[in-house]
Amino acid sequence: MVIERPLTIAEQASQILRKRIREGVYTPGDRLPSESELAEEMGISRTTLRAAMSALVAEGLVIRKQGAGTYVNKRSLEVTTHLQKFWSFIQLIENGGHKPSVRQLFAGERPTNKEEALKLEIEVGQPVFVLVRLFLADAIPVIHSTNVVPLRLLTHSADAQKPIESIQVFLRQHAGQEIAYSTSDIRAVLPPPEIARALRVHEQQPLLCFEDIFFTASGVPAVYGINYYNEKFLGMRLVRTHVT
Amino acid sequence: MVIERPLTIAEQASQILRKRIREGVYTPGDRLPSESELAEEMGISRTTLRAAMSALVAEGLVIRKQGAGTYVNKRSLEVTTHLQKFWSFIQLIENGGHKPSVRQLFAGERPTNKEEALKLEIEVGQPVFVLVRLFLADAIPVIHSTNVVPLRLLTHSADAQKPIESIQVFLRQHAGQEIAYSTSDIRAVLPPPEIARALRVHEQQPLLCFEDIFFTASGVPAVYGINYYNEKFLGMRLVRTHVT
DNA sequence: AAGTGGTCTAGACCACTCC
DNA sequence: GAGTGGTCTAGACCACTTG
Repeated sequence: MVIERPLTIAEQASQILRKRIREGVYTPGDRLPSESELAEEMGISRTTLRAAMSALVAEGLVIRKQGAGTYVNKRSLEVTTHLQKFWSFIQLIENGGHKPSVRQLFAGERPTNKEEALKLEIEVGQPVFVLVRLFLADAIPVIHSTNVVPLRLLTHSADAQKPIESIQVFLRQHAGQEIAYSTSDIRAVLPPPEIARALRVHEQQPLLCFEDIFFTASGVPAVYGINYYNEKFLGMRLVRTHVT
Repeated sequence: MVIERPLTIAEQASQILRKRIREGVYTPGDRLPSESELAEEMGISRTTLRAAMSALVAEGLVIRKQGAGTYVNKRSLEVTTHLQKFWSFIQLIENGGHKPSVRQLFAGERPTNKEEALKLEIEVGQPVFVLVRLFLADAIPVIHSTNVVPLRLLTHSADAQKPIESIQVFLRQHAGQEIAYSTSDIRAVLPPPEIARALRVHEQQPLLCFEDIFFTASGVPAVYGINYYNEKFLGMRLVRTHVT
Protein backbone atom coordinates (compact mmCIF):
# COMPACT_ATOMS: atom_id res chain seq x y z
CA MET A 1 0.00 0.00 0.00
CA VAL A 2 1.39 3.30 -1.06
CA ILE A 3 0.23 6.52 0.51
CA GLU A 4 -0.22 9.24 -2.07
CA ARG A 5 0.33 12.82 -1.14
CA PRO A 6 -2.32 14.99 -2.79
CA LEU A 7 -0.94 17.07 -5.61
CA THR A 8 -0.33 20.70 -4.85
CA ILE A 9 -2.14 23.35 -6.83
CA ALA A 10 1.09 24.20 -8.61
CA GLU A 11 1.65 20.57 -9.60
CA GLN A 12 -1.88 20.29 -10.91
CA ALA A 13 -1.39 23.46 -12.93
CA SER A 14 1.86 22.03 -14.36
CA GLN A 15 0.04 18.91 -15.43
CA ILE A 16 -2.74 20.87 -17.08
CA LEU A 17 -0.22 22.93 -19.05
CA ARG A 18 1.81 19.86 -19.98
CA LYS A 19 -1.34 18.15 -21.18
CA ARG A 20 -2.37 21.12 -23.29
CA ILE A 21 1.01 21.16 -24.97
CA ARG A 22 0.94 17.43 -25.52
CA GLU A 23 -2.54 17.59 -26.99
CA GLY A 24 -1.73 20.51 -29.23
CA VAL A 25 -3.87 23.16 -27.56
CA TYR A 26 -0.64 25.11 -27.54
CA THR A 27 1.51 24.11 -30.49
CA PRO A 28 5.31 24.36 -30.81
CA GLY A 29 6.45 27.90 -31.50
CA ASP A 30 3.18 29.34 -30.20
CA ARG A 31 2.98 31.94 -27.54
CA LEU A 32 1.11 30.84 -24.47
CA PRO A 33 -1.52 33.06 -22.89
CA SER A 34 0.09 35.47 -20.47
CA GLU A 35 0.76 34.39 -16.92
CA SER A 36 -1.96 36.69 -15.63
CA GLU A 37 -4.51 35.26 -18.04
CA LEU A 38 -3.64 31.66 -17.23
CA ALA A 39 -3.71 32.37 -13.51
CA GLU A 40 -7.11 33.96 -13.76
CA GLU A 41 -8.43 31.18 -15.96
CA MET A 42 -7.33 28.53 -13.47
CA GLY A 43 -8.44 30.57 -10.52
CA ILE A 44 -5.00 30.63 -8.90
CA SER A 45 -2.53 33.37 -8.07
CA ARG A 46 0.08 34.39 -10.57
CA THR A 47 2.80 33.36 -8.11
CA THR A 48 1.51 29.81 -8.07
CA LEU A 49 1.09 29.70 -11.82
CA ARG A 50 4.68 30.85 -12.21
CA ALA A 51 5.83 28.01 -9.98
CA ALA A 52 3.91 25.61 -12.19
CA MET A 53 5.39 27.15 -15.32
CA SER A 54 8.91 26.99 -13.89
CA ALA A 55 8.68 23.21 -13.93
CA LEU A 56 7.99 23.28 -17.66
CA VAL A 57 10.84 25.71 -18.18
CA ALA A 58 13.23 23.40 -16.37
CA GLU A 59 12.11 20.56 -18.61
CA GLY A 60 12.79 22.63 -21.69
CA LEU A 61 9.15 22.39 -22.70
CA VAL A 62 8.59 26.14 -22.83
CA ILE A 63 10.84 29.17 -23.06
CA ARG A 64 10.26 32.45 -21.30
CA LYS A 65 11.13 35.76 -22.93
CA GLN A 66 10.88 38.75 -20.71
CA GLY A 67 8.67 41.42 -22.19
CA ALA A 68 7.60 39.15 -25.01
CA GLY A 69 5.85 36.10 -23.61
CA THR A 70 6.24 32.40 -22.98
CA TYR A 71 6.60 30.13 -25.97
CA VAL A 72 6.25 26.42 -26.54
CA ASN A 73 9.67 25.04 -27.40
CA LYS A 74 9.73 23.89 -31.01
CA ARG A 75 11.94 21.01 -29.98
CA SER A 76 10.01 19.87 -26.97
CA LEU A 77 9.54 16.50 -28.62
CA GLU A 78 13.25 15.82 -28.94
CA VAL A 79 13.73 16.22 -25.26
CA THR A 80 13.39 12.88 -23.56
CA THR A 81 15.43 12.33 -20.48
CA HIS A 82 15.78 14.66 -17.56
CA LEU A 83 18.74 13.53 -15.59
CA GLN A 84 17.69 15.88 -12.83
CA LYS A 85 14.70 13.81 -11.97
CA PHE A 86 15.17 10.41 -13.43
CA TRP A 87 14.54 8.14 -10.51
CA SER A 88 13.04 5.16 -12.18
CA PHE A 89 14.63 3.32 -15.08
CA ILE A 90 11.21 2.14 -16.14
CA GLN A 91 10.12 5.69 -16.70
CA LEU A 92 13.37 6.47 -18.47
CA ILE A 93 12.75 3.70 -20.96
CA GLU A 94 9.10 4.66 -21.41
CA ASN A 95 10.05 8.26 -22.05
CA GLY A 96 12.41 7.02 -24.73
CA GLY A 97 9.40 5.55 -26.48
CA HIS A 98 10.17 1.92 -25.70
CA LYS A 99 8.33 -0.81 -23.90
CA PRO A 100 10.08 -1.38 -20.57
CA SER A 101 10.49 -4.65 -18.76
CA VAL A 102 12.61 -5.88 -15.88
CA ARG A 103 14.36 -9.16 -15.21
CA GLN A 104 15.34 -9.70 -11.61
CA LEU A 105 18.68 -11.50 -11.72
CA PHE A 106 19.32 -11.74 -8.01
CA ALA A 107 17.72 -10.64 -4.76
CA GLY A 108 19.17 -11.78 -1.47
CA GLU A 109 21.67 -11.29 1.32
CA ARG A 110 25.43 -11.59 1.46
CA PRO A 111 28.37 -9.95 3.28
CA THR A 112 29.72 -6.68 1.89
CA ASN A 113 32.92 -6.41 -0.01
CA LYS A 114 35.41 -3.66 0.64
CA GLU A 115 34.14 -1.23 -1.97
CA GLU A 116 30.56 -1.43 -0.81
CA ALA A 117 31.48 -1.12 2.85
CA LEU A 118 33.44 2.03 2.07
CA LYS A 119 30.61 3.68 0.19
CA LEU A 120 27.94 2.66 2.70
CA GLU A 121 30.16 3.49 5.67
CA ILE A 122 29.79 0.13 7.34
CA GLU A 123 32.25 -2.59 8.34
CA VAL A 124 33.48 -5.01 5.71
CA GLY A 125 31.56 -8.26 5.94
CA GLN A 126 28.42 -6.74 7.39
CA PRO A 127 25.37 -8.28 5.76
CA VAL A 128 23.69 -6.40 2.94
CA PHE A 129 20.64 -6.93 0.81
CA VAL A 130 21.63 -7.08 -2.82
CA LEU A 131 19.37 -6.55 -5.79
CA VAL A 132 20.57 -7.17 -9.32
CA ARG A 133 18.25 -6.30 -12.15
CA LEU A 134 18.33 -6.06 -15.91
CA PHE A 135 16.15 -3.45 -17.59
CA LEU A 136 15.01 -4.06 -21.13
CA ALA A 137 13.66 -1.69 -23.74
CA ASP A 138 11.58 -3.52 -26.31
CA ALA A 139 13.18 -6.75 -25.06
CA ILE A 140 16.70 -5.41 -25.63
CA PRO A 141 18.77 -5.24 -22.44
CA VAL A 142 19.88 -1.65 -21.87
CA ILE A 143 20.63 -1.23 -18.18
CA HIS A 144 22.36 -3.53 -15.71
CA SER A 145 21.64 -2.39 -12.20
CA THR A 146 23.10 -3.55 -8.88
CA ASN A 147 21.86 -2.07 -5.64
CA VAL A 148 23.17 -2.76 -2.16
CA VAL A 149 21.40 -1.88 1.09
CA PRO A 150 22.79 -2.41 4.61
CA LEU A 151 20.65 -5.14 6.14
CA ARG A 152 20.33 -3.40 9.45
CA LEU A 153 18.33 -0.62 7.80
CA LEU A 154 15.66 -3.09 6.75
CA THR A 155 13.07 -3.43 9.48
CA HIS A 156 10.50 -5.27 7.44
CA SER A 157 12.20 -8.26 5.85
CA ALA A 158 12.23 -8.25 2.10
CA ASP A 159 10.22 -10.74 0.17
CA ALA A 160 12.67 -12.01 -2.38
CA GLN A 161 9.89 -13.19 -4.67
CA LYS A 162 8.12 -9.93 -5.22
CA PRO A 163 9.64 -7.82 -7.98
CA ILE A 164 10.93 -4.47 -6.85
CA GLU A 165 9.95 -1.40 -8.81
CA SER A 166 12.09 1.37 -7.47
CA ILE A 167 14.66 1.75 -4.78
CA GLN A 168 12.84 4.70 -3.26
CA VAL A 169 9.66 2.73 -2.81
CA PHE A 170 11.56 -0.32 -1.62
CA LEU A 171 13.27 1.69 1.09
CA ARG A 172 10.07 3.35 2.15
CA GLN A 173 8.35 0.01 2.52
CA HIS A 174 11.08 -2.05 4.10
CA ALA A 175 13.01 0.50 6.06
CA GLY A 176 10.58 3.35 6.61
CA GLN A 177 13.23 5.63 5.18
CA GLU A 178 12.92 8.46 2.72
CA ILE A 179 15.69 9.37 0.32
CA ALA A 180 16.66 13.01 0.67
CA TYR A 181 19.27 13.22 -2.04
CA SER A 182 21.74 11.20 -4.03
CA THR A 183 25.09 11.56 -5.69
CA SER A 184 26.00 9.98 -8.99
CA ASP A 185 29.49 9.57 -10.31
CA ILE A 186 29.42 9.29 -14.05
CA ARG A 187 32.15 7.32 -15.75
CA ALA A 188 32.96 5.64 -19.02
CA VAL A 189 34.14 2.04 -18.60
CA LEU A 190 34.75 -1.21 -20.41
CA PRO A 191 32.24 -3.61 -18.92
CA PRO A 192 33.26 -6.57 -16.76
CA PRO A 193 32.66 -9.84 -18.65
CA GLU A 194 29.50 -10.65 -16.72
CA ILE A 195 27.93 -7.29 -17.44
CA ALA A 196 28.89 -7.43 -21.10
CA ARG A 197 27.19 -10.81 -21.39
CA ALA A 198 24.04 -9.60 -19.69
CA LEU A 199 23.82 -6.53 -21.90
CA ARG A 200 24.90 -8.51 -24.97
CA VAL A 201 27.72 -6.19 -25.92
CA HIS A 202 31.39 -6.79 -26.65
CA GLU A 203 33.83 -6.34 -23.83
CA GLN A 204 35.49 -3.66 -25.94
CA GLN A 205 32.27 -1.65 -26.12
CA PRO A 206 32.50 1.30 -23.71
CA LEU A 207 29.51 1.74 -21.45
CA LEU A 208 28.28 4.54 -19.27
CA CYS A 209 28.52 3.67 -15.61
CA PHE A 210 26.59 5.50 -12.92
CA GLU A 211 27.77 4.95 -9.41
CA ASP A 212 25.04 6.20 -7.12
CA ILE A 213 24.79 6.69 -3.40
CA PHE A 214 21.39 7.46 -1.93
CA PHE A 215 21.28 9.30 1.38
CA THR A 216 18.57 9.71 3.97
CA ALA A 217 17.83 13.13 5.39
CA SER A 218 20.21 12.43 8.26
CA GLY A 219 23.03 11.96 5.79
CA VAL A 220 23.27 8.20 6.22
CA PRO A 221 24.13 6.28 3.05
CA ALA A 222 21.22 3.93 2.49
CA VAL A 223 21.81 2.50 -0.96
CA TYR A 224 24.89 1.98 -3.09
CA GLY A 225 24.17 1.36 -6.72
CA ILE A 226 26.24 0.54 -9.78
CA ASN A 227 24.41 0.89 -13.05
CA TYR A 228 25.76 0.06 -16.48
CA TYR A 229 23.98 1.79 -19.24
CA ASN A 230 24.08 0.94 -22.91
CA GLU A 231 23.33 4.31 -24.42
CA LYS A 232 23.58 2.93 -27.96
CA PHE A 233 20.00 1.80 -27.71
CA LEU A 234 18.62 4.45 -25.46
CA GLY A 235 19.85 8.01 -25.70
CA MET A 236 20.84 9.76 -22.53
CA ARG A 237 19.99 13.36 -23.11
CA LEU A 238 20.31 16.09 -20.56
CA VAL A 239 18.55 19.43 -20.82
CA ARG A 240 19.89 22.52 -19.23
CA THR A 241 17.92 25.69 -19.08
CA HIS A 242 19.60 28.99 -18.83
CA VAL A 243 18.42 30.34 -15.52
CA THR A 244 17.65 34.02 -15.54
CA MET B 1 33.05 44.85 -22.03
CA VAL B 2 30.65 42.66 -20.19
CA ILE B 3 27.44 44.05 -18.78
CA GLU B 4 26.71 42.68 -15.35
CA ARG B 5 23.16 42.30 -14.24
CA PRO B 6 22.86 43.34 -10.60
CA LEU B 7 22.33 40.37 -8.33
CA THR B 8 18.80 39.88 -7.11
CA ILE B 9 18.08 39.97 -3.41
CA ALA B 10 17.54 36.21 -3.47
CA GLU B 11 20.92 35.64 -5.13
CA GLN B 12 22.65 37.84 -2.61
CA ALA B 13 20.98 35.94 0.22
CA SER B 14 22.14 32.64 -1.34
CA GLN B 15 25.67 33.91 -1.46
CA ILE B 16 25.59 35.04 2.14
CA LEU B 17 24.34 31.64 3.27
CA ARG B 18 26.86 29.80 1.11
CA LYS B 19 29.62 31.94 2.55
CA ARG B 20 28.52 31.25 6.11
CA ILE B 21 28.55 27.54 5.47
CA ARG B 22 31.92 27.71 3.78
CA GLU B 23 33.37 29.74 6.62
CA GLY B 24 31.94 27.50 9.26
CA VAL B 25 29.43 29.90 10.79
CA TYR B 26 27.05 27.03 10.25
CA THR B 27 28.88 23.73 10.47
CA PRO B 28 27.96 20.40 8.85
CA GLY B 29 25.14 18.67 10.68
CA ASP B 30 24.04 21.91 12.33
CA ARG B 31 20.55 23.23 12.17
CA LEU B 32 20.32 26.62 10.53
CA PRO B 33 18.31 29.42 12.10
CA SER B 34 14.69 29.16 11.04
CA GLU B 35 13.57 30.72 7.80
CA SER B 36 11.67 33.42 9.66
CA GLU B 37 14.70 34.33 11.74
CA LEU B 38 17.01 34.48 8.75
CA ALA B 39 14.52 36.51 6.76
CA GLU B 40 14.16 38.99 9.59
CA GLU B 41 17.90 39.16 10.13
CA MET B 42 18.52 39.95 6.47
CA GLY B 43 15.57 42.27 6.26
CA ILE B 44 13.86 40.35 3.47
CA SER B 45 10.61 38.47 3.17
CA ARG B 46 10.43 34.82 4.04
CA THR B 47 9.36 34.05 0.46
CA THR B 48 12.56 35.54 -0.90
CA LEU B 49 14.67 33.81 1.69
CA ARG B 50 13.08 30.51 0.73
CA ALA B 51 13.99 31.13 -2.90
CA ALA B 52 17.57 31.75 -1.80
CA MET B 53 17.58 28.62 0.31
CA SER B 54 16.14 26.54 -2.51
CA ALA B 55 19.30 27.13 -4.49
CA LEU B 56 21.35 25.61 -1.67
CA VAL B 57 18.95 22.70 -1.44
CA ALA B 58 19.33 22.01 -5.15
CA GLU B 59 23.10 22.01 -4.70
CA GLY B 60 22.83 19.49 -1.90
CA LEU B 61 24.41 21.96 0.50
CA VAL B 62 21.54 21.93 2.98
CA ILE B 63 18.66 19.61 3.68
CA ARG B 64 15.19 20.68 4.66
CA LYS B 65 13.10 18.68 7.10
CA GLN B 66 9.54 19.80 7.48
CA GLY B 67 8.66 20.50 11.06
CA ALA B 68 12.25 20.04 12.18
CA GLY B 69 14.44 22.61 10.48
CA THR B 70 17.04 23.06 7.79
CA TYR B 71 20.38 21.35 8.27
CA VAL B 72 23.81 21.76 6.75
CA ASN B 73 24.61 18.64 4.76
CA LYS B 74 27.42 16.73 6.42
CA ARG B 75 28.73 15.85 2.98
CA SER B 76 28.55 19.26 1.42
CA LEU B 77 32.28 19.16 0.85
CA GLU B 78 32.15 16.03 -1.26
CA VAL B 79 29.77 17.63 -3.66
CA THR B 80 31.65 19.26 -6.48
CA THR B 81 29.96 19.32 -9.83
CA HIS B 82 26.44 20.39 -10.60
CA LEU B 83 25.60 19.20 -14.04
CA GLN B 84 22.33 21.10 -13.87
CA LYS B 85 24.01 24.44 -14.10
CA PHE B 86 25.58 25.79 -17.18
CA TRP B 87 29.09 25.18 -16.29
CA SER B 88 32.25 26.61 -17.61
CA PHE B 89 34.99 24.04 -17.75
CA ILE B 90 37.28 26.40 -15.93
CA GLN B 91 34.92 26.53 -13.00
CA LEU B 92 34.42 22.80 -13.14
CA ILE B 93 38.14 22.24 -12.75
CA GLU B 94 38.44 24.85 -10.02
CA ASN B 95 35.61 23.26 -8.08
CA GLY B 96 37.47 20.00 -8.28
CA GLY B 97 40.30 21.67 -6.39
CA HIS B 98 42.70 21.93 -9.31
CA LYS B 99 44.43 24.75 -11.05
CA PRO B 100 42.77 25.28 -14.42
CA SER B 101 44.41 26.35 -17.63
CA VAL B 102 43.43 26.38 -21.28
CA ARG B 103 45.36 25.72 -24.45
CA GLN B 104 43.72 26.97 -27.60
CA LEU B 105 44.48 24.41 -30.28
CA PHE B 106 42.60 25.99 -33.14
CA ALA B 107 40.38 28.97 -33.79
CA GLY B 108 39.26 29.78 -37.31
CA GLU B 109 36.86 29.22 -40.13
CA ARG B 110 36.20 26.24 -42.39
CA PRO B 111 33.22 24.67 -44.19
CA THR B 112 30.95 22.37 -42.18
CA ASN B 113 30.97 18.65 -42.49
CA LYS B 114 27.80 16.63 -42.70
CA GLU B 115 27.44 15.91 -39.00
CA GLU B 116 27.82 19.52 -37.98
CA ALA B 117 25.46 20.75 -40.68
CA LEU B 118 22.83 18.31 -39.46
CA LYS B 119 23.09 19.40 -35.86
CA LEU B 120 23.22 23.09 -36.65
CA GLU B 121 20.48 22.82 -39.29
CA ILE B 122 22.48 24.49 -42.01
CA GLU B 123 23.68 23.38 -45.44
CA VAL B 124 26.75 21.20 -45.73
CA GLY B 125 29.74 23.32 -46.65
CA GLN B 126 28.42 26.51 -45.11
CA PRO B 127 31.26 28.30 -43.30
CA VAL B 128 31.53 27.86 -39.55
CA PHE B 129 33.77 29.23 -36.86
CA VAL B 130 35.56 26.41 -35.11
CA LEU B 131 37.17 26.54 -31.72
CA VAL B 132 39.24 23.67 -30.40
CA ARG B 133 40.52 23.89 -26.87
CA LEU B 134 42.25 21.69 -24.36
CA PHE B 135 41.49 22.22 -20.68
CA LEU B 136 44.09 21.24 -18.14
CA ALA B 137 43.82 20.61 -14.43
CA ASP B 138 47.16 21.09 -12.70
CA ALA B 139 48.78 20.88 -16.15
CA ILE B 140 47.17 17.52 -16.87
CA PRO B 141 44.89 17.57 -19.91
CA VAL B 142 41.38 16.55 -18.87
CA ILE B 143 38.93 17.93 -21.42
CA HIS B 144 39.15 18.18 -25.19
CA SER B 145 36.54 20.58 -26.46
CA THR B 146 35.44 21.39 -30.00
CA ASN B 147 32.82 24.03 -30.64
CA VAL B 148 31.29 24.97 -33.96
CA VAL B 149 29.29 28.14 -34.65
CA PRO B 150 27.60 29.03 -37.96
CA LEU B 151 29.54 31.96 -39.33
CA ARG B 152 26.46 33.90 -40.34
CA LEU B 153 25.48 34.25 -36.69
CA LEU B 154 28.67 36.15 -35.98
CA THR B 155 28.13 39.83 -36.54
CA HIS B 156 31.29 41.02 -34.88
CA SER B 157 34.15 39.11 -36.39
CA ALA B 158 36.10 36.99 -33.99
CA ASP B 159 39.61 37.89 -33.05
CA ALA B 160 41.45 34.62 -33.40
CA GLN B 161 44.20 35.78 -31.11
CA LYS B 162 42.18 36.48 -28.02
CA PRO B 163 41.55 33.43 -25.88
CA ILE B 164 37.88 32.58 -25.43
CA GLU B 165 36.57 31.92 -21.95
CA SER B 166 33.14 30.54 -22.39
CA ILE B 167 30.83 29.88 -25.28
CA GLN B 168 28.02 31.84 -23.68
CA VAL B 169 30.13 34.95 -23.39
CA PHE B 170 31.61 34.46 -26.83
CA LEU B 171 28.17 34.33 -28.39
CA ARG B 172 26.98 37.34 -26.49
CA GLN B 173 29.94 39.36 -27.64
CA HIS B 174 30.21 38.27 -31.25
CA ALA B 175 26.64 37.46 -32.13
CA GLY B 176 24.57 39.42 -29.66
CA GLN B 177 22.82 36.16 -28.90
CA GLU B 178 21.81 34.71 -25.56
CA ILE B 179 21.68 30.98 -24.96
CA ALA B 180 18.25 29.93 -23.69
CA TYR B 181 18.90 26.24 -23.20
CA SER B 182 21.02 23.36 -24.33
CA THR B 183 20.83 19.66 -24.79
CA SER B 184 23.66 17.26 -24.01
CA ASP B 185 23.90 13.72 -25.20
CA ILE B 186 26.08 11.74 -22.88
CA ARG B 187 27.98 8.78 -24.29
CA ALA B 188 30.88 6.52 -23.53
CA VAL B 189 33.33 6.21 -26.39
CA LEU B 190 36.81 5.10 -27.34
CA PRO B 191 38.59 8.29 -28.33
CA PRO B 192 39.69 9.03 -31.90
CA PRO B 193 43.51 8.87 -32.15
CA GLU B 194 43.90 12.63 -32.22
CA ILE B 195 41.85 13.11 -29.08
CA ALA B 196 43.64 10.29 -27.28
CA ARG B 197 46.98 11.93 -28.07
CA ALA B 198 45.83 15.33 -26.85
CA LEU B 199 44.49 13.90 -23.61
CA ARG B 200 47.47 11.56 -23.27
CA VAL B 201 45.41 8.42 -22.85
CA HIS B 202 45.44 5.07 -24.63
CA GLU B 203 43.04 4.59 -27.48
CA GLN B 204 41.54 1.73 -25.51
CA GLN B 205 40.72 4.02 -22.59
CA PRO B 206 36.99 4.80 -22.63
CA LEU B 207 36.12 8.46 -22.29
CA LEU B 208 32.97 10.35 -21.51
CA CYS B 209 31.73 12.30 -24.49
CA PHE B 210 29.26 15.16 -24.21
CA GLU B 211 27.65 16.21 -27.42
CA ASP B 212 26.03 19.56 -26.77
CA ILE B 213 23.77 21.79 -28.79
CA PHE B 214 23.12 25.30 -27.54
CA PHE B 215 19.93 27.01 -28.61
CA THR B 216 18.87 30.62 -28.66
CA ALA B 217 15.48 31.59 -27.31
CA SER B 218 14.01 31.32 -30.79
CA GLY B 219 15.05 27.69 -30.95
CA VAL B 220 17.88 28.22 -33.42
CA PRO B 221 20.93 25.99 -32.87
CA ALA B 222 23.81 28.34 -32.27
CA VAL B 223 26.63 26.10 -31.13
CA TYR B 224 27.45 22.47 -31.65
CA GLY B 225 30.02 21.10 -29.24
CA ILE B 226 31.81 17.80 -28.81
CA ASN B 227 33.64 17.45 -25.53
CA TYR B 228 35.79 14.53 -24.49
CA TYR B 229 36.21 14.23 -20.81
CA ASN B 230 38.80 12.22 -18.96
CA GLU B 231 36.96 11.56 -15.72
CA LYS B 232 39.88 9.56 -14.32
CA PHE B 233 41.50 12.78 -13.21
CA LEU B 234 38.47 14.85 -12.48
CA GLY B 235 35.34 13.29 -11.03
CA MET B 236 32.05 14.04 -12.67
CA ARG B 237 29.56 13.99 -9.87
CA LEU B 238 25.89 14.78 -10.18
CA VAL B 239 23.70 15.67 -7.23
CA ARG B 240 20.03 15.02 -7.25
CA THR B 241 17.78 16.32 -4.55
CA HIS B 242 14.56 14.60 -3.77
CA VAL B 243 11.96 17.23 -4.54
CA THR B 244 9.12 17.34 -2.08
C1' DA C 1 2.08 53.20 -24.16
C1' DA C 2 0.60 48.71 -23.36
C1' DG C 3 1.55 44.27 -22.28
C1' DT C 4 4.72 40.73 -20.84
C1' DG C 5 7.69 38.32 -17.72
C1' DG C 6 10.99 39.08 -13.26
C1' DT C 7 11.16 40.10 -8.51
C1' DC C 8 9.62 40.96 -3.97
C1' DT C 9 6.47 41.60 -0.03
C1' DA C 10 3.44 40.67 4.08
C1' DG C 11 0.60 37.70 5.58
C1' DA C 12 -2.19 33.53 5.87
C1' DC C 13 -2.99 28.68 6.68
C1' DC C 14 -1.43 23.94 6.74
C1' DA C 15 1.48 19.61 7.82
C1' DC C 16 4.80 18.09 10.43
C1' DT C 17 8.21 17.24 14.43
C1' DC C 18 9.34 17.55 19.02
C1' DC C 19 14.97 21.23 18.55
C1' DG D 1 1.39 23.52 22.00
C1' DA D 2 5.23 25.80 20.05
C1' DG D 3 8.05 26.02 16.37
C1' DT D 4 9.42 24.49 11.90
C1' DG D 5 9.12 24.11 6.90
C1' DG D 6 5.40 23.79 2.74
C1' DT D 7 2.05 26.16 0.14
C1' DC D 8 -0.63 29.88 -1.52
C1' DT D 9 -2.48 34.60 -2.09
C1' DA D 10 -3.11 39.50 -3.73
C1' DG D 11 -0.77 43.01 -4.87
C1' DA D 12 3.15 45.94 -5.89
C1' DC D 13 6.90 47.58 -8.70
C1' DC D 14 10.45 46.87 -12.19
C1' DA D 15 12.71 45.49 -16.79
C1' DC D 16 11.86 44.46 -21.09
C1' DT D 17 9.78 44.06 -25.92
C1' DT D 18 6.80 45.51 -29.29
C1' DG D 19 3.05 39.51 -29.63
